[in-house]
Amino acid sequence: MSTETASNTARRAPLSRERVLRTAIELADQGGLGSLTMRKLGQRLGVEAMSLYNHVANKDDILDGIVDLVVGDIDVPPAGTHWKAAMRQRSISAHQVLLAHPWAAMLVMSRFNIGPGMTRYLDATLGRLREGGFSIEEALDAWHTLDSHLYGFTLQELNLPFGVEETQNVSASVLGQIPAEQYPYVFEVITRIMQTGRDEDFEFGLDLVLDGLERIAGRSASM
Amino acid sequence: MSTETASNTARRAPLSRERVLRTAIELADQGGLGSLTMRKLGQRLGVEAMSLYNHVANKDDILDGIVDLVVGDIDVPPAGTHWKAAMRQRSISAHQVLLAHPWAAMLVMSRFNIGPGMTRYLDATLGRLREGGFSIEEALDAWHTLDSHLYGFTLQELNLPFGVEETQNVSASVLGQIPAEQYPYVFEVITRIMQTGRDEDFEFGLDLVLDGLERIAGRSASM
DNA sequence: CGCCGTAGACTTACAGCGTATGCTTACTAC
DNA sequence: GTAGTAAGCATACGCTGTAAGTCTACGGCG
Repeated sequence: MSTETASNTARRAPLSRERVLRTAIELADQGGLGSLTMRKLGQRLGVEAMSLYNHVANKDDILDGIVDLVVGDIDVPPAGTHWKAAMRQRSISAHQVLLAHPWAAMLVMSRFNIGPGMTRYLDATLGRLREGGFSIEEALDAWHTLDSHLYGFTLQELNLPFGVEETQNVSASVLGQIPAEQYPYVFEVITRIMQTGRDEDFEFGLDLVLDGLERIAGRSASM
Repeated sequence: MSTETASNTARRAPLSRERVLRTAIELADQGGLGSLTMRKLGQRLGVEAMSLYNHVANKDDILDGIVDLVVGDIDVPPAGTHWKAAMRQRSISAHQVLLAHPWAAMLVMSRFNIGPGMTRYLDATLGRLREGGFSIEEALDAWHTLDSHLYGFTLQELNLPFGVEETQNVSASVLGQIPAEQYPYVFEVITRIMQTGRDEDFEFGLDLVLDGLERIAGRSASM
């Protein structure tokens, strides 16, 4: 009896903040943010919900933690990279990471969080811009604009129902609800999407912004 | 007794979907999305929570409904407006509306919803672009990029802690947590923000995108 | 007049949530 | 051994959305 409980605890890998957060990411990746509850998380770790509180402060702490871990996965370009290439690479990497963890974009946007992952990400971004000749104010504007596109685009993308391949069925049902004569342009666009499918292009807007930044920063188009 | 209950029901303005949704917007405006619960909503309407279900399907229906009402408040430019002016005006109006209802941006991004307000908004957007010479694909890309900036920028703006005026205190406390030698650029930027305060500029990125669209669409720079 | 169908408000109840509080257990240092 | 500490457990509370069933007031009809 006492040996059984002893072996139970011994057999179980010890909990840790790291393990809690990694498992939380697993859970969110598989079932969405809604299925990330303290009870389910504990269950997956073979532990009661309340035991988690020995390693994390509360659920908000978990959310902050997993956001920072995910942000830490974004490739940031090293010092010396030309600012435009750096921003392009960084944005594309961030876009991929956010698509891999569909819950993450919304979380990043809905909490103010400065963990190591976020700080590293931010420092690399601002650094490449400053090295590229941007003033502090220009770098702030550029960062803000690049991230607006990144988050805005990704959220819209994730928000659309179903995957790209099923769009046509959904469009058809949507089309039925739209009075064609009242909203001709929506009608036209949905009809087109039914034929050709969805095709959002993250890099279209990204290059628009990058080219604009190059023109506005004026100088140092080449490093 | 019976007269009292009778007068109670008579005295109370009758519930309706419209009244439920308007009150829900009030509640969310005042206390954030978190304080919009069925019980509180019923309470404010002088009714039990379950009575609301006679007028709305469920809470998701309420969320869809208030998003659509808010989107309906966005000024959309009439046919005939030059596409660039139209997109500029529309984006700025949307930005203002989303700031006036701080919970709305996140809701718009987290659900797929095609109510009358959204359809009207979308049709006007696509319409002005198509009239301005954009092909269907170009109009889709342009719409997507403009809205990415709109939602991404607004969400970042709303996400920052506290109002613009209190930023300097917050920055100071954040600065204390950042190792200056490890993250020099973050350090530099926060130091600057402490001095001059926050100053995000929605129209900076907006004009960047608009100018880029003008160049890419090539033709019809003037209507 | 009485009756009755119906719409809408009410009551109760349930499962699930985050987490405060107070145990019990296991291990480490002396 | 024994005391101290860290960590897991059990219980309980208030909150959420909402399913299910009940009550009541009103309009139409005989």
